Amino acid sequence: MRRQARGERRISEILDAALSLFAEVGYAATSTNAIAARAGISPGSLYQFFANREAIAEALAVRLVEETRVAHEAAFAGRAAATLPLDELVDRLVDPLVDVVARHPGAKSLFGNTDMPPQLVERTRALHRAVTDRVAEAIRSRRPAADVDPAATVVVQMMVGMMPLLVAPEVGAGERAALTGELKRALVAYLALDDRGPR
Amino acid sequence: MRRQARGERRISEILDAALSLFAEVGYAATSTNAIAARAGISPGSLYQFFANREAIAEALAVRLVEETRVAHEAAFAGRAAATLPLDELVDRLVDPLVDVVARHPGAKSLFGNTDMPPQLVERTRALHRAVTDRVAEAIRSRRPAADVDPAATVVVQMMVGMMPLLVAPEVGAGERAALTGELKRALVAYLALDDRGPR
Amino acid sequence: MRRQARGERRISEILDAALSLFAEVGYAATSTNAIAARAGISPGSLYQFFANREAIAEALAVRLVEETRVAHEAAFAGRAAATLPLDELVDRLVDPLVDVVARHPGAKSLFGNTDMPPQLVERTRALHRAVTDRVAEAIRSRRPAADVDPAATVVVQMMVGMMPLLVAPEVGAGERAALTGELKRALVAYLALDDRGPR
Amino acid sequence: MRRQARGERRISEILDAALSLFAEVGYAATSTNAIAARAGISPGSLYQFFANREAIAEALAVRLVEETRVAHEAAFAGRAAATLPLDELVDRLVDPLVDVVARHPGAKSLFGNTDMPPQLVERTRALHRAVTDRVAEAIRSRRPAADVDPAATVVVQMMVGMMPLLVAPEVGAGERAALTGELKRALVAYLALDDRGPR
DNA sequence: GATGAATGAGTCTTCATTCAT
DNA sequence: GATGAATGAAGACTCATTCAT
Repeated sequence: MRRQARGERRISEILDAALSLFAEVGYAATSTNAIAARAGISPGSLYQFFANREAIAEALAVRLVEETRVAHEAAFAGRAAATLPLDELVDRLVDPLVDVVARHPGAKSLFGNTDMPPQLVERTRALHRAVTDRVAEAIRSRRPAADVDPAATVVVQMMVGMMPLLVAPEVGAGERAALTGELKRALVAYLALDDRGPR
Repeated sequence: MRRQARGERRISEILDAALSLFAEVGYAATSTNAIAARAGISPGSLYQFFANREAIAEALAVRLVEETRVAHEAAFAGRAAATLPLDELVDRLVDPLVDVVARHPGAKSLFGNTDMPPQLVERTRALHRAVTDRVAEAIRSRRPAADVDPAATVVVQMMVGMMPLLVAPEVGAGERAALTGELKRALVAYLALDDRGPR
Repeated sequence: MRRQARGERRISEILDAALSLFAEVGYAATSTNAIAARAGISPGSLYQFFANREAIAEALAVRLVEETRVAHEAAFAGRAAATLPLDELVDRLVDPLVDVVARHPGAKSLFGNTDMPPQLVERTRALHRAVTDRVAEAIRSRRPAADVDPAATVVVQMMVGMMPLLVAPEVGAGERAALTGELKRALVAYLALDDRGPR
Repeated sequence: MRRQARGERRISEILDAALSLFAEVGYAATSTNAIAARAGISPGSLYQFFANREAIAEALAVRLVEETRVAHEAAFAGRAAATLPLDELVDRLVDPLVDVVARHPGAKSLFGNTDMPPQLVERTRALHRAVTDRVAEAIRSRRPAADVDPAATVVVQMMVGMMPLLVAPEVGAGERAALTGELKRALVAYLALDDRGPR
């Protein structure tokens, strides 16, 4: 109990340390020793919780999936996607994601990074898939079944493609809002092509 | 002359080697020794042509910019963007880019990589900028001036966002075509919002 | 405690290894890997204790300064320099220095080396300065104030100039003693020029 | 003839290049490629004239010996050392040497450098020996035979010990003159011990 | 569980030297 | 003779991972 609680906290501290380092110097330049140092533990202790460097990135991806899921759930608050006007639907898909990534700029190393060792790419793909599934679910009832998966894929890649711009350190809140608005316009325009409307 | 020709060839071989390694293991995991080995030269020779590892990535980015520029020019073949129907315009913007990246999957490390050392990020940004400028030029005459830059930015990020999927090794030609078609539909829908049409 | 003790010992082993290699092949030809090997540790371990190659030379210089200081202190054993006949004063200045350098022939790379990277030259200059200060202090009360610093400088350079000969591997104890005696004669003759004598 | 003359010039240019680099960065940090570049030739051509890096240093040492010999000869101008008052004798020994080294600060890497690979140390020792012989010759007739060699050795090491200070880049002409004067006082005091005077 | 010293393969880069042209 | 590309062995240093304490 006490044991487990302490372990959870340690794990969380390690992940926080890793995420902040990813934000500052990127995944490639983040060493395990640096993570341990920032987490306030010794390099040896790190390996009590994670088998290797990749396991940390994996766990972080899982945590981000979960955080995004929770944010999306809160955004819809029980309201069925099928009942929303298209622009509201897009708001509720985009805003939570932008929030999460803005809150954790280090997520750029996990979410949009196309330059990782193959195994890790595979793992971070789970992150994409989780978001894609959520989008697919949201649009399923309002368009022909055959269109759902490709559309969800395109929607997610549009959002992902914009992320680096949205979380770039030199981008202020104003510019972020403007770019987010433009992204939403694009998504609404695209989804409207086959949308059967609410209900 | 002979000398220069040999140098040019060597440089090209080195860049090819680097690009193929980027495709296989990514930028971060590509060592200079591995590049030299694949180029069939000694580690020392590499440094006769490039000051350091980053210089190789930079040169590669320049080469890709140029190749993309040529491809775009060929696609328009003198025909003014302003005179084309929107869907044809989008074809001529998207196809050359997809072709180039499909031909050089290693470009993902230069084009979409969000996880590089700061200096390199700056350099690869030039690649984005070159493509963005081309898009902006193509759409300038058909929409309100104030919209051109943000629209070009969003268009490029939509294309960039789709690239990793389009060049992923497990994606076949058929699926690539389908996804490319869907991307084009999204772009046409988005650009149509403010499009004043051809002429 | 145990930890610290081990660390101290390691540092000492590394410095010993470096010093013996300096003696054999000189500073320039001494590689960090060779130091580590001779110290019986891995290259990586070296860097747990020293930030880089120069830091080792620096620490060695500090150690030599300290060893020389202690030797000088023992030589005077509380007896004020001002109360000694000139030849005894010179004995007590020269002998400890010759002993230290004879004990550590590698010191030639730190003490007399005129061919180091600029930063290191700066650091080893501290070694000279420490000895010069000691000499200046010893002769201060027995000659005009304005003469003290230049005289100390010349005395030290005379000693330093003789060092390489005194520690050359092919020089036996007999020849060393003879040369040391001759050096002392020269120092006494020089210092006598302005010496006001003991008391 | 023409051939040989050109070769001589090339060799001289190479030696000049090496010497100036020794002055700027020291022997250890001077690469053969840098020497070639500064001499305005290709690395390959360097090896037409010198078998390896050390051969350059050797040739330079020979050149310095010769230059010093000529300078000393000019200083004495046929006047026998035996006929000079001691202070004048010292002037004529010290000044040419200081002049040569001041003219070629790179000589510090050859003359006073105690930190070279063993073979080279052996070679530069020839430089010391040449100067020592000259000093021995100069003082031979004015002191007991048994004293000549050790005295010459001590005199040379005193001069050598002062050299680095005299040619240090931060030492101005005024300070150089003062230190040179002090060195001469020391030498006169030392040599006076057994001097039988002129004639 | 925690520590941090230790490891050692691997990274980028340099440079004396060679050799095809 | 000259060139300069090519070599490849080394060198300084890093870092994921292990292990004795």
